[in-house]
Amino acid sequence: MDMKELERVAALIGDPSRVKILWALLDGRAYTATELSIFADLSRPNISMHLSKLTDADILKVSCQGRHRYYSYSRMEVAYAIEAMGALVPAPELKKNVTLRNDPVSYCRSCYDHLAGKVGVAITDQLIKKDYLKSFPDRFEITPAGIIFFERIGIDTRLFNSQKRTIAKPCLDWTERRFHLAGSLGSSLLQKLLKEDLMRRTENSRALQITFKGKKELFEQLGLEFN
Amino acid sequence: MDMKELERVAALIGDPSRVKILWALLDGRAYTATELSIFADLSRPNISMHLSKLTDADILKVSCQGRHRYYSYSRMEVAYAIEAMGALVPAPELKKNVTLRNDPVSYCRSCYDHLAGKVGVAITDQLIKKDYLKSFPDRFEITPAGIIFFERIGIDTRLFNSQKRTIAKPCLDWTERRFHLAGSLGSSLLQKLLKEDLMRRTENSRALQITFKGKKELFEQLGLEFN
DNA sequence: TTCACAGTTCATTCTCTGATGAACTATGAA
DNA sequence: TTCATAGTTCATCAGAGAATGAACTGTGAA
Repeated sequence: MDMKELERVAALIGDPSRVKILWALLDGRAYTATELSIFADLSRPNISMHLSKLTDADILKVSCQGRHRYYSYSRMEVAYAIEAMGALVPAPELKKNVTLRNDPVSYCRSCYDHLAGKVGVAITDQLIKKDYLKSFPDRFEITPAGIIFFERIGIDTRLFNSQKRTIAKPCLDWTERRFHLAGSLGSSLLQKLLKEDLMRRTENSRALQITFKGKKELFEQLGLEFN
Repeated sequence: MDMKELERVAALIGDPSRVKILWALLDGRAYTATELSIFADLSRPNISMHLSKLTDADILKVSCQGRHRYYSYSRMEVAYAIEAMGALVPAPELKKNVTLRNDPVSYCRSCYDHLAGKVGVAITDQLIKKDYLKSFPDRFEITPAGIIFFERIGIDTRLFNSQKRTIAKPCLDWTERRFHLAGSLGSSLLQKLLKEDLMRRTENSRALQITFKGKKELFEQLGLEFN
């Protein structure tokens, strides 16, 4: 390990303003500089400075569209590192019977490009229980029954069978300490859920809202019940 | 997520000197302030200041033994976060046919309290292949055959059957992008390997040296061959 | 063309905090 | 008791780099 490089990276993600930016981007979406400046409550020149430092270090990438510049993580590893850092934050004092039970973010949320939280874990569990996925220590594999199942809900697994990248890999979930579905299958699944309006993104948050249609569908397809 | 707290944590682990300390501790051992000051090339008052900040934030813990104060991670999550941060460091330029093949650290190393690197992954794979472990998305389970096997090599699995904590859980390995054995079983296994002199720790590094006896034993018990 | 807006660049200021040396406490050995 | 070593505390200093405002570039819309 090049210590100098590690120190550089540490200093980059260790700045209070930059960590705000990086946290905001954890939902995997791309945001413009102005959006981020509002979220992080920083002046535009200031955010611009931080963003350029992060892109120079290949932590963020930019995609220009007209006069807008959309910033997002340059690679999956960034999401892991930020999530892992979040796991270090001491659990908030459980003050006076304030119930945090269905906290929407830990309940159902997106992590980078896939589904996380309690619901993400539950869906993955059900996929295994129904023998649509087979779990290995380093990956998930789609079973023949799984291929048919995903076909039925409109995800063509052949599309990424040809691709070299991992189809389905476990991804540590820091709120649940369990595994949920990442990789191209996890990503397709989230896209599908959003497109079919089974789930909806919320403004400026990684929380996902499960629609009525979504609850019905998840019960019928996977036997998942919601209270 | 309490943003203020996240910023505090980020600033703490984001400092160049502190990240040196945290990286040194990644092998899971406890070091004294003076050892760390030598490793990180910092004055004693300076290291003391950093160490107290890290302990105050419950990132490190101290155990006092006489006039020595041994510092180590206060919890597993710290190891994850530091490893994840390390994964963000850009791969070194592959300059002139310098072969990095058997880089000892990525080859065989300890991660916090268990075995990581190529060898850690290989051992885990063999344990599964030999049906001593069964892999689940969120954990490993010891099979009846496994109980006998671990018994034979001197690890009494009943000892931690009673404990509440996870016996064997997968742990992302950032150099291999695969899973290796963590949890109390992983920890016992590493301890055993060290105690039986099948592997040896190296000074100030997370690299582990496999002894001749170790190669022999790993081949006989698990069919692992070393070139 | 002209304006509005997104975003950046630059020079400057300012603040935070890491580093330092001296003095101090505590433990163990002679 | 005395000395050596481990480690901390304190007051002070210095410097990195974050924040700021003004000026600039570039795109899109009217």
